[in-house]
Amino acid sequence: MAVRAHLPTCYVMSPLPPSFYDRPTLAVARDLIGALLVYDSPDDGRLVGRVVETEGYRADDPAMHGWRATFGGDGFVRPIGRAADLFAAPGTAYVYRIHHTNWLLNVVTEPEGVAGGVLIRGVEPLEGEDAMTANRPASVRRRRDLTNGPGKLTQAFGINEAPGVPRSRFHGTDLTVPPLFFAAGEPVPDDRVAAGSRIGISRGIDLPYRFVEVGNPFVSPGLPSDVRVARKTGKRE
DNA sequence: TATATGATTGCCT
DNA sequence: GGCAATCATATAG
Repeated sequence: MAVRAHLPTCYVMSPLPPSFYDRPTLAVARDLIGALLVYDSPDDGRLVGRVVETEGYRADDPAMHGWRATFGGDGFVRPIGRAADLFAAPGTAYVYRIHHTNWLLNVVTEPEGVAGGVLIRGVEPLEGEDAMTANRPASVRRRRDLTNGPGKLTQAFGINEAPGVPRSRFHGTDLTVPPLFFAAGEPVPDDRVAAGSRIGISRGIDLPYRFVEVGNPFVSPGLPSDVRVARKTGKRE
C-alpha cells in the first residue's frame, strides 16, 4: 500500500512572506522543497500540492531567459523582454508559455532589481486531487502523471491559459497573498534532497541548480540535460 | 526583416 | 526510442 503524504491537520496555511524570496535563488529553490503550493480556485476550491522538484535560474546563468541580451557582451545589465520580469520584487509570479499550450510557473527571487527565479517542476497532490484529475486529459492513467512536470502541474491547478492567450493571468501577481501562494510545509532534511543538473536546457547544463526530493514519484521523469548530452555523444563519465 | 529555437507534453512506432 | 504541435522570443543579418 502506497504511503501518501497528508496535510498536517493543525497547520495554518499562511503565505510565505516576501523575505522568504528575498534571498539567493538557490537557497529559495532548496527551501521550496516540501513547501505547499496553494491555490484557492474559484472553480475547484482549494488545491494544494507539495513541492518536490524545483530549478533555479539566475544572472550568472546562460540558461536564464534573455541572458545574452541582458548580461552578455560588456556585462552591463539592461533588462530586456521577458528577462525584465525576473528583476521584479521577490515573491512575484513569472509565468510563461512554452511551445504551445504549456504554461510554466516560477517565483521571482533576490532583491528587486536583481534577476532570479525558481521554476516549480513537480508537486505531490495533497488536496483537491479530484479537481486536478478533471483538469488533466482523460488519457492520464497513472496518478503521478497528474503533476510530475512543470506544464502538467499548472494544468492540474487550472493556472494555465488557453492557446493564443498572450499572457497568463498570474504573470506578475504577488505570490505572498492569496489566492495563489506558497505556504510552509514539513521541512525536508538534507539527506532527502538532491541537487543536480537541470532538464531540457541547452546552455548551462552543468550547473547543479535543480533540487528534488529523493525518490518522490512526482519528480518529473526527464533526463538531466548533461546526462542526455553524454548519451547522445556516446561519452561516459 | 528573417530565421532558429525552446525551462514541454503526448502520441506514435 | 522518435517526433510533431505551434508561435513568441531571441538572435542574426
